[in-house]
Amino acid sequence: MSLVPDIHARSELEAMLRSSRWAAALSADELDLVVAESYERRVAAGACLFSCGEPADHWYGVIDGMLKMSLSHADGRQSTFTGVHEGGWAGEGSLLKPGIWRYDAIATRETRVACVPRHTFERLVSSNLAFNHFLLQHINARLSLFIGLVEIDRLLAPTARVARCIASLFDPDLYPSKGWNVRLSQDEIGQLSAVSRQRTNQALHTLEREGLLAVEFGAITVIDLPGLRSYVDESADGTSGKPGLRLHNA
DNA sequence: TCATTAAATTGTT
DNA sequence: AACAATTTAATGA
Repeated sequence: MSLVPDIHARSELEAMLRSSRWAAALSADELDLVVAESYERRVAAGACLFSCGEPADHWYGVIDGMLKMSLSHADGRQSTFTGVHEGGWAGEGSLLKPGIWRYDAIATRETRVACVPRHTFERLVSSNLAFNHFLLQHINARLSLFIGLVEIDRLLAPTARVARCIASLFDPDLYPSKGWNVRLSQDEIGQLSAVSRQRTNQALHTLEREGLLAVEFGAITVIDLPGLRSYVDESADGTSGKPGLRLHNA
């Protein structure tokens, strides 16, 4: 590796902060201060960045790697809601009130995060209108994502769930990432989609045959994002999916 | 650089 | 859930 890893890491942290979408809303002085007050933290694969119940005192941006947001129940079962990867920010919901984390954030592989302290975040919220505009858009995008997840959960058969969960990782408002490649094992994709690993394996090859993505070892590459986003599979009439649940039946 | 090994991941039943 | 095959990563010559 590099002979000067600390300096290298610092510059990557700074580059990540300065290239983030909200940075454009800040004056040069404001941004310099944010850079000075923030720091980088490494989270080992499988380790916890924060866990449910702890006080929320940072806003986190992913420099490299992947965080999964999940809850583990007392009986050992675990439900994963969504994943945040390179370029994504997480935690604003719990920072906007004097809150505690309502879920766990676990690194699916070695992950580096930018940590913006609560007081820095609060200063921006109370002093910068453009930053608030960014936050509003960001939170709105997150709301859309979760509404989509409810639809996925209630309406769609396994292959479509996998397709849409992958698509949700590339929401342009939440994750302005550069590439179309995600390093996630099929097991982890299954957790995100609430589909068994075996069924995820089948689904990925179905989607590959249809030209929507490419399957690699320990990763996938998205080819047709709109196609994944709107994917509806053969048994979408409800006969073989979840029994009888419809969103539009008032 | 190459061969050997363990670990992780995939593909199939 | 179990098993075999494949890929990667780590180690040492």
